Amino acid sequence: MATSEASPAGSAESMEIIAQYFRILGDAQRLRILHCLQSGEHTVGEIAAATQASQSNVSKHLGILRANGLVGRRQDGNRAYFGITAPFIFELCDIVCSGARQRLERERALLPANS
Amino acid sequence: MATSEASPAGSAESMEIIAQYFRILGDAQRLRILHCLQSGEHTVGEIAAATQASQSNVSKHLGILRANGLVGRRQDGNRAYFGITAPFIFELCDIVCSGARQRLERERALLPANS
DNA sequence: TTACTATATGACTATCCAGTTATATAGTAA
DNA sequence: TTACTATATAACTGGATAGTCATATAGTAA
Repeated sequence: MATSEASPAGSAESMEIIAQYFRILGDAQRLRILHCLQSGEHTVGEIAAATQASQSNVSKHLGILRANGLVGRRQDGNRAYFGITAPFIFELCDIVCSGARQRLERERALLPANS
Repeated sequence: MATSEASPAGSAESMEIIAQYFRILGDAQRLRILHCLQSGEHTVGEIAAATQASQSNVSKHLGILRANGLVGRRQDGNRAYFGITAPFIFELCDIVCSGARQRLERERALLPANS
């Protein structure tokens, strides 16, 4: 019988699952949307204005984020309010951010003396 | 004059930089390679065997990982040894992993009673 | 030198996906 | 009802990229 447990750590399937999450986060516009939602729930229109994107663009990205469990949707009258459901994404961003900073510093240290 | 500092937290440019890191990690084969390197340095051939991929496939992915500062290369005679230079990627994977697990549990709890 | 092994890379193809436009759906208000 | 607003979505297009194959490069060994 197949295991009813999660895939083993290094398996091809589990890697694909993890990669899928990273792929979702690998788009600047989606990151902008998530960043916007960090301050709390917002409507599609608000997000579109904040990220300077079209309504249909934002709606599409929100659909992807929601399908992958990163945001949630609440309808109120005419509008749809979206909010973060997976706060761990901000941990990810923080780690990447400091990782990128470290790399820049390391590379700067290797460069000829400009400053 | 332009700022000589890093981009502001929510700026379009900084989002693109972060997204780029996630995009690099958003490929299962690259994750497999990184997972393989978690146990220490390995040659291209060793990685190819471990991940069941072609030599040229692995070499190409290693080039991408190296160009983005995630792995380093050391040549020894005929072979090239690659190793992790950005251990924070494993933190990222761990966080994503537990996030994914939580989501599965949450969804399982919402499903009709099968077990 | 030649032969062999290990790695890198150019060219090509197929696939995926972000963005746009136009349209559909649905709630509100007159 | 009609008109308006907010959101979702189908269809299309262009660009990015993963995989493969063939070839180039380079180190080793005879």
